[in-house]
Amino acid sequence: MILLDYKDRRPIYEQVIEKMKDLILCGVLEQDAQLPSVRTLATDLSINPNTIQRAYAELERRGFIYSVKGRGSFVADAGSIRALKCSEMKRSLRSWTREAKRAGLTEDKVHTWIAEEWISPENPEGEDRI
Amino acid sequence: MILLDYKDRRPIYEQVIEKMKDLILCGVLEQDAQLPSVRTLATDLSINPNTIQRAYAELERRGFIYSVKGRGSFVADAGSIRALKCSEMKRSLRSWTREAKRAGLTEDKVHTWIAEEWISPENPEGEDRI
Amino acid sequence: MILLDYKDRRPIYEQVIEKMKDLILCGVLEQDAQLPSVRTLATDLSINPNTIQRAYAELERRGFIYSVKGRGSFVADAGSIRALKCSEMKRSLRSWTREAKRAGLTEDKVHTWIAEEWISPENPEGEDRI
Amino acid sequence: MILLDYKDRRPIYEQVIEKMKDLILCGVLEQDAQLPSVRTLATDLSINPNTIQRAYAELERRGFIYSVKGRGSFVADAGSIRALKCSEMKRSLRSWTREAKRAGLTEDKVHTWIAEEWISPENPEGEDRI
DNA sequence: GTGGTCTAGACCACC
DNA sequence: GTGGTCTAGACCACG
Repeated sequence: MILLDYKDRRPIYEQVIEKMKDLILCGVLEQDAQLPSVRTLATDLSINPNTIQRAYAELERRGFIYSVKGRGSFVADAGSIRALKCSEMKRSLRSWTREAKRAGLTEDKVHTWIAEEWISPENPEGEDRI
Repeated sequence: MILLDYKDRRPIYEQVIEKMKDLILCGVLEQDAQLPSVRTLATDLSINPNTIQRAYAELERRGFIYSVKGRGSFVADAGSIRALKCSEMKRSLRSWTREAKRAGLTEDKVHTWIAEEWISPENPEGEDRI
Repeated sequence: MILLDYKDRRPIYEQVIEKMKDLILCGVLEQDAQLPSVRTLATDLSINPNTIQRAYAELERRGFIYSVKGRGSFVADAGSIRALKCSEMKRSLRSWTREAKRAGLTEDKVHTWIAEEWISPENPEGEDRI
Repeated sequence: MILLDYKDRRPIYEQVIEKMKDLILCGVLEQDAQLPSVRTLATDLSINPNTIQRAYAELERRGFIYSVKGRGSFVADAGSIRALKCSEMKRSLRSWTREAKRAGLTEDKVHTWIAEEWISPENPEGEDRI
């Protein structure tokens, strides 16, 4: 269900958060669907339950899932999830734009880039290609 | 020359890297200009020389500066620096675009966002997450 | 009669307690009226009878209902119930006030807030933290 | 500096959060003052460093402190802290008011209670007095 | 030295 | 069985 990348420098719990968010956003996990239990997922990924626990807690804090003691963790309301993700994306785009302006990029250039990337995923996983 | 923000969550050496990159990109430090020595800058900012050392090493690794043993560190070729920065920005935009597509955003929507952000810096400070 | 919210973070038995208290306080269940049996309510809500049992036990401990072995559970004396609820509310307000004073709020400010909230239920759903 | 109550049913990390918030709000810890290090406070309270770590992380998330790897944790901007606390208090008062209305309390009654409590801290630590 | 992440294993409340 | 809290002890990144 999830594949961890131990070469990734980000903490494991963040990777779990991201993967779960993806599964929810792309519809693999539907609204109110039950997530794998903390212990199950932990043994599946052969990592410590505490790490999963932390990821789930963060996902709940951000509004993507809800957890109930004794019952399990479940996918939150689909509508609000899309809104959440959308606002997250907008926020990160804003910070990118700020930096782009400082770097002297023109708006036209950026629009062109967007258009290019949108049709062609040129460099699949993107290591530096300078 | 450089002002550190101790409330910034990012490590000091990263802040130094960014500020130096900015100074180079906006032309304050011209091609082949000498950077302040590790010791000088360290005492100026009253931080540990190791931290500056690390920042300079990273800037060199990324191609923004070059160091000559016994003489100091200098700003790299202006043209290649702009190319560098440009490629960095493009790469981060690419990863953003990939995520945007997965999240179901439309290309039109993104162009609109870019246009909006380009004219109005609505929200003074956001997170740098791209 | 009762509707559970499985997205609510509070344990089920607490929700049952609260709903029952509400039904009693607003008069739907009158003094000495018989409550649904543990088993009946459990099957109605399709939850574990133990959970209902616990809720009823707690309600009895707090004085809202009384149970007679072999006969069932009944609503306690109306007058004392209102007094109970009133005292509960006063107690939680007292702890809030203590905290407000420590936080440096003025009495005037608080009166204003109360007046505002009393007329306008601005924000549909908040957290219950008092 | 802090005293834990092991009879309290709330988790330890929440108690630490509350106590720290109090120390900050009442001015014992001033803006940008350094908090005791995670390890120090842990040994002081003879609890596990992870528990303190969690408390500090939460305090940072809520905007009361900021932490920097390798340097320590520090009290955040005083102004924004007061605003934070104020909005927290208002939110909890709102939920109380909602419940009070459901319970049939009158606004006058509540104002009277507030006035009473404000001058006289009748029941110091408030166990049930029915 | 600092904060932050992770593991292993325990206990609790809830269902 | 579930989620949630806590401990003990380890390792890493940073200064």
